[in-house]
Amino acid sequence: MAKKLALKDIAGALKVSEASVSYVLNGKARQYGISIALENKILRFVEKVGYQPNRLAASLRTGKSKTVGMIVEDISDPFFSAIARVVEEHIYKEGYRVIYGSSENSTVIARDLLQTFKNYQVDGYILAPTAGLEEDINLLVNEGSPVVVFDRASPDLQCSKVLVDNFRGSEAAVLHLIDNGFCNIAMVTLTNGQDQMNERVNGYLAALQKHGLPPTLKEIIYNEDVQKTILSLKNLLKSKKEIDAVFFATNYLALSGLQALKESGVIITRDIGVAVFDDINNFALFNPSITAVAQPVTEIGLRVTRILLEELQDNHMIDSQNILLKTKLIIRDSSARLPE
Amino acid sequence: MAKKLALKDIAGALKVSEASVSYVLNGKARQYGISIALENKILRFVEKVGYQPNRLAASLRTGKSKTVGMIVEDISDPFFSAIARVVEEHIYKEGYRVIYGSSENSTVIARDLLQTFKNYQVDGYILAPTAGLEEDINLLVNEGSPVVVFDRASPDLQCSKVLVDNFRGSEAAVLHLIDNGFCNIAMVTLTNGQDQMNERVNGYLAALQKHGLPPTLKEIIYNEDVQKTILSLKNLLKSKKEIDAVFFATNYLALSGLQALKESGVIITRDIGVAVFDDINNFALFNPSITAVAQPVTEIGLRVTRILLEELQDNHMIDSQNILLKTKLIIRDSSARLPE
DNA sequence: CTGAAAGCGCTAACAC
DNA sequence: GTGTTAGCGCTTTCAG
Repeated sequence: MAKKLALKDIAGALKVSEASVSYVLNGKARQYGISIALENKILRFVEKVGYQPNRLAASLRTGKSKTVGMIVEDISDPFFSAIARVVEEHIYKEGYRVIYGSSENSTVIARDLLQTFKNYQVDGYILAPTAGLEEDINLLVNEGSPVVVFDRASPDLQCSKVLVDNFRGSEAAVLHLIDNGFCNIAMVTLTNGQDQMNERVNGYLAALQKHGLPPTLKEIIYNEDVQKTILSLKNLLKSKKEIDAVFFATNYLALSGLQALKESGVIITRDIGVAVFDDINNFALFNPSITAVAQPVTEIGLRVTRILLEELQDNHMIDSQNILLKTKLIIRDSSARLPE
Repeated sequence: MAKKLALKDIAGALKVSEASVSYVLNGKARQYGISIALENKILRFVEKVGYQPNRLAASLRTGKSKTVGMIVEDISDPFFSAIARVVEEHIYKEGYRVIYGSSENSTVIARDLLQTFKNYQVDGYILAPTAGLEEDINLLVNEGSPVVVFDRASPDLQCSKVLVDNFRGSEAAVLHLIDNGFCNIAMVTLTNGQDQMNERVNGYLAALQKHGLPPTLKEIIYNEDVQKTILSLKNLLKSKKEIDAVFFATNYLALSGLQALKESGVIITRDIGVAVFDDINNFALFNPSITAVAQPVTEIGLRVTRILLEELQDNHMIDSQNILLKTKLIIRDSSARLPE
């Protein structure tokens, strides 16, 4: 078990001061007027013995941990893991690491994660906030911490936001269903009032209203047992025979919904039309393939990262930024209406 | 920007020593004989002012960071993100946090991540190792760091392992295809020699051999462009018309493969049988639904976490553990053979 | 039972 | 140009 080298050791071995070594290692040799000769000597030695500075000590000293905390709803959701991947990849290059946590849409958990991140002295935050976290987030912002939220955001939030146009994405999908001749379009969404969900519902309602069609909203509890969800959707189908299309507010609701359709013997295209908010890789491979509102996942990840890095670097307060990205309706077979 | 409280501050305010506060906060009041009265007083005050210790300083002092480093192949792969989720959830309760990184199957990246984790003084490692990382890992182990690998492992690795029986899982799937009457079964796998992939290939070969059937192996480069993969699979289908079933070594290869089948106008069930190693949620919803070898994702996550926690707690060396979990063949429609 | 004090390893102000 | 040194905030030994 090789004893770990410290700055002191290498300074001792080289008969120079710790400061010089530190300067060189931090690229401040010039600034502090270290001779090129000494710099090279130090660099070479450090390289040779494979010395790696202890980040913890550096962090304690500087107050910068080179770490960012990221809260997603659920890292195993393809939408969030895809974004996490992009963020990780790009922020890593700038020397930052990511600590992440899944909130499961619970404000308690999210708050706990935030506290944890704080204890770990993260330099910045990337958050898919839960409802009720506004105060905590604004507190962070007011303390001067860089914060970027994505996916959802209350207007009260005083930080940078990277969002997609949920309203228009949703509206476009529903209008498309209407165009295709569906006129009893139900929407399956979540009970809890996440802002992005509300927008999606609003888009749905707006589209219906334009054509004077009646809404049918079915709300599912977040994290409800999948079997129960399926059952409750089957009941919906049974009790409201007039429904001729369904619009799902999230990818996982759609997965339960498709299962419910299958178990109910309802055939997509023949009996019912389907569209989903949030495209996942495989929807193209379903049969029929599923029409979906695609969110620009890579773009979201990139924007979030870029903004956070800016805020991390410039300590002279930048105005918080508001990015609203467009969604894209990917029309596939599930929203087609068979000629009767 | 409220100045952050330090131990010193609360000790000062209470006119007690820093040590007493530290003892109480670490639940060592009894051990150091702090009076219950003082303990309560301290606890109450800390609660009231909302003091939160600086973990960095504690880590620097104790050498324990209460953090574990986790390397997956790709956090956006459903297999890895599902495991990450389980690990996160369970290790969090024990007070540990996770820093993660995606290796993209690159030893260089993985090595870099390992180094980073070390600099951050993580207390333990959860790794899906890349080929060529054996030495680095053994070094860690020999230094006394708790390490658990999963998904894949070279026999040289001197640490705990949580694996699935890739050989038998693969063999069972192929035997099932053979049972159903397929006799020209191709396997699509990766070029690079990850141990778990080799096992999957071996299982495939063993099954064929039992029945004297000829193998057709198609290797795809890891991280190959999806379109190229699809193209190359389409070519395979065109050039080897005799193929009547395909077994895919991973979920993402299957996704490309299904696309290739679709684009080639080859209809699953009618023209070809399909099975996949690694089940993903949606395979049940594909049409036809896809037969797959399911890995016990939750179980893997739980075992990994449990073993790591054991190693983290008992510093008296436990023998490294070797867990081999069973896979489960989920028979769905894609492997059925239509009566001619 | 409680308090003073010595560091953990690094950075950066300041002295030479 | 280079070295000395005072902490960052916490834990833990040891003296009282």
